[in-house]
Amino acid sequence: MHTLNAENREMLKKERQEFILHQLNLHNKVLSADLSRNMNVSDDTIRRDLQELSQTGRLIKVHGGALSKSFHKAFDRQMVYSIESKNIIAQKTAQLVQNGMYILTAGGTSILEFAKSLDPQLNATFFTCSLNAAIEFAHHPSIEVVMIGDKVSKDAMLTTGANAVQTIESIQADLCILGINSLDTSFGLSENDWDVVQIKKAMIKASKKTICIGISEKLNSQQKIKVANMDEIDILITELDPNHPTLAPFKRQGITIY
Amino acid sequence: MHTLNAENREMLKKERQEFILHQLNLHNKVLSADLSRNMNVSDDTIRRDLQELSQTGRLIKVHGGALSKSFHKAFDRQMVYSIESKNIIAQKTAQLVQNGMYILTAGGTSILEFAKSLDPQLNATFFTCSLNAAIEFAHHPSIEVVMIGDKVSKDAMLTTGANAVQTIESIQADLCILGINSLDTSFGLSENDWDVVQIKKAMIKASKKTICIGISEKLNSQQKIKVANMDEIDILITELDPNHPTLAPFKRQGITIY
DNA sequence: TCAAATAATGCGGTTTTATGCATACTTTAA
DNA sequence: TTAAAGTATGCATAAAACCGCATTATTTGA
Repeated sequence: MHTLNAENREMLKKERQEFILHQLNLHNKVLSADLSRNMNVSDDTIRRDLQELSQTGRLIKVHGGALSKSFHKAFDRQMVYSIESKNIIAQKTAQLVQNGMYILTAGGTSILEFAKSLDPQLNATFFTCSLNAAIEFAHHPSIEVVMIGDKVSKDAMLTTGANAVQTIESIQADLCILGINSLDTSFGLSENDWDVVQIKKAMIKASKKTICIGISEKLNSQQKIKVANMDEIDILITELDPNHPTLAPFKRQGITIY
Repeated sequence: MHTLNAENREMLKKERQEFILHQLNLHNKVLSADLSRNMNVSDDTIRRDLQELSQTGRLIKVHGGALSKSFHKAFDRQMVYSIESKNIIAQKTAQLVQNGMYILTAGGTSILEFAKSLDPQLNATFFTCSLNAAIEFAHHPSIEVVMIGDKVSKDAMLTTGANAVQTIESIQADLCILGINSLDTSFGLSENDWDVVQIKKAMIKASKKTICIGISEKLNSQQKIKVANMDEIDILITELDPNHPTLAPFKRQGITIY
């Protein structure tokens, strides 16, 4: 089949500028050099983009790059720290996604961060029960998003129920990416909400590989209902270095750490 | 020689434009050069197509091609000015909802505003295809929300497809609340996106009563695809006083005005 | 039905835009 | 202070957009 996207490495000007703003939303700052390398255009082009965006007041241009307008807002250090961690996790996770994959995901802030970090060129299909994740994925230029429908569980902002489970069962996915609520070497992955557990169990079953992502403080804790035993989990991603001692017990159980 | 469908037969203008929108929905961007090569027409033709589509607000034309509307949406702050009107509409609409009702809704800013205006004591069940509406409804303390699942249409942020239609068909709702894109006394309710039309048609069919809500400037305009004839619509709500002359023709067709 | 009216399309030539490069200048930090 | 990195400016070029006009479909209406 003829795809219109053959080797379409170049971006349209506006696209580039949107991308820059998106990066700014994400990281609060961008470096011209990074951008030009990333998007395969000359420094001049990026500089002109930044200039235009700055003229229309969408960002603050500084020597070497640009800052987000909202950067000057007060922020507490705790928050920033946690965001930084989630960003690391997101980056690592994004690297595991390949073109053409079918991926099941639940919700959670880590997943949202992951959605933002996906390569703009990626082609993949995401199935999700999370309203927020669906929206985030839908912002991506090229991936396809399928929302799994059912009753909306208000505190998780997730669709749950028999219908959703049934839909998931009809999918054969390559990956299942789950945010960690609690993960423990003996009890495995656990969760407090019965309905959400059913969804996650179904997702794991419907996928060839299961990836758990989350900040390390969620490790070595348990919640009331088990989602999966450790042997059902293939990959664990945290903000820590793969060789960090905290992760050793998990590695010993045969889980791949990134 | 056997070539692919898009190339060997001449496409009609409309076909071409639908194809362009489809590509846009898929990839969020198109390049004029790709399009003209792919459909075997001159650059000028494509340029004129894009121009038309851009004039009817279905895409954003940029140098070198076009971008999907959803790309730019976040920065569209012209929506701010009509907030007051939308609020009036929301208030009026909220009064029609009663305890115990089952309600189908699509998306759109009017619907979102409506969701915020619901009585906090209300008990009702909302079914929706709109990701944003689902989130808004889910913030309400007591109502129940069911997300109708399917592929996410990126510019509408709506789930569309056979699955969604089928799900809707299995519902017997009391009300169907639709945002107006275009409403015209002769052509009825119309819309630009084929997939979205299918959803709305199904919603109307599955409900006892259909309510159309939207600001008055959407009245007396037509779009390409018909969603419903006037006789399928029961109630019309705009920001105007029910006795405003603009609304007289609609009243004459037996529609209740609020 | 068929000719007139209208719409759609393609083409040549012109104008505009986007971009990269060369150069000279400015900021930054060791 | 000085070298490295970033910036501004002008210029060249290729691609895209535009414009008017000729040609070809399509629609309309007696």
